Amino acid sequence: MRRVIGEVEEKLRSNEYKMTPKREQVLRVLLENKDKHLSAEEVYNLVKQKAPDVGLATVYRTLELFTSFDIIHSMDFGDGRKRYEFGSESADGHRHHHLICEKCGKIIEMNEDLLEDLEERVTRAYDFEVVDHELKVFGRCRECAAGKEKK
Amino acid sequence: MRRVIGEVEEKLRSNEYKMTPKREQVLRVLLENKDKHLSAEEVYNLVKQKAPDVGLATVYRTLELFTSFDIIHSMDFGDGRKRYEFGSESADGHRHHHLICEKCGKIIEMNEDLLEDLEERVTRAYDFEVVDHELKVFGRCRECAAGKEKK
DNA sequence: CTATGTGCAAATCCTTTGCAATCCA
DNA sequence: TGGATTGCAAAGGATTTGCACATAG
Repeated sequence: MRRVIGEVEEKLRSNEYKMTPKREQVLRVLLENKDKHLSAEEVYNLVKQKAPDVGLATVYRTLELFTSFDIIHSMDFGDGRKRYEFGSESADGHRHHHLICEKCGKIIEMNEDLLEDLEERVTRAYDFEVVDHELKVFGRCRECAAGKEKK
Repeated sequence: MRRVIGEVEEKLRSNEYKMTPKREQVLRVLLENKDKHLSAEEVYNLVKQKAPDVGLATVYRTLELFTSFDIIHSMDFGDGRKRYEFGSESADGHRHHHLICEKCGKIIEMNEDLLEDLEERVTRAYDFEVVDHELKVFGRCRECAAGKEKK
């Protein structure tokens, strides 16, 4: 954790940005919720617990800053707000996609290489230079599928 | 076209909704732009050419209505607005996914069965009841890839 | 005639921006 | 000190909603 923070600080510093206390709090929240997919407002509320004087705008600006440095990335599950997660999306060949339960809203990470050769096939078939891809699978999680008769 | 309109009218009528002139114009625009992925505002502007007195709210309400009857469906390419397309998303086993050019914004339909056995694999691996899935591939289209050196 | 549909403007929701105050190298 | 950072409030953009009027059946 401390190490990651140091690395981020380094990354920012080398581009003339500072690792301020507020920014560090935002980063910590994201680190402590790696699996969560927090919205800006959720991050804001969590950061406020540690730094009550933070402003929502600062959180937005920080998320934008981190995103531009590929420290975090945003995603969209179609609920009208962006959600953020620590880590770069496309680096280190390790993509993860999502299973979205349409009933309870739960989001399950899917770290799969199911799409192994997909990019290559697309490139060939459509003459399209693939940079990244995103897969969302909608349906029902185990719990909701089990209890579905009592809708 | 006429036939499709009749079918939609039927579908609405059987649920106590009317096929009004405004609604028909919205439907026509979607039908005439099957391949386009129009935003609500774009639909609005097109409808206005035929029915200048239409209101943006009516277009939104109509799109919502059609979507709820699975006559059209909406999608999101991450540009902050919903886009609409005639036809149901998951019916008739014929899904199409999208290639999104990050440079010029062009969207290319990809009607592929690249994901053939994906749902089955997900079901088994995650005990998740798959209803639908959506794939977006980001990158550069032929034209933009060709001209990329002159950024 | 009566419920449904519609336009307009106001309201919402999420996010961004302007600006003056604050902070830190 | 001076540019970077921040909080607050206002602005923005997309979408929704309240309400009085128009309209279809």
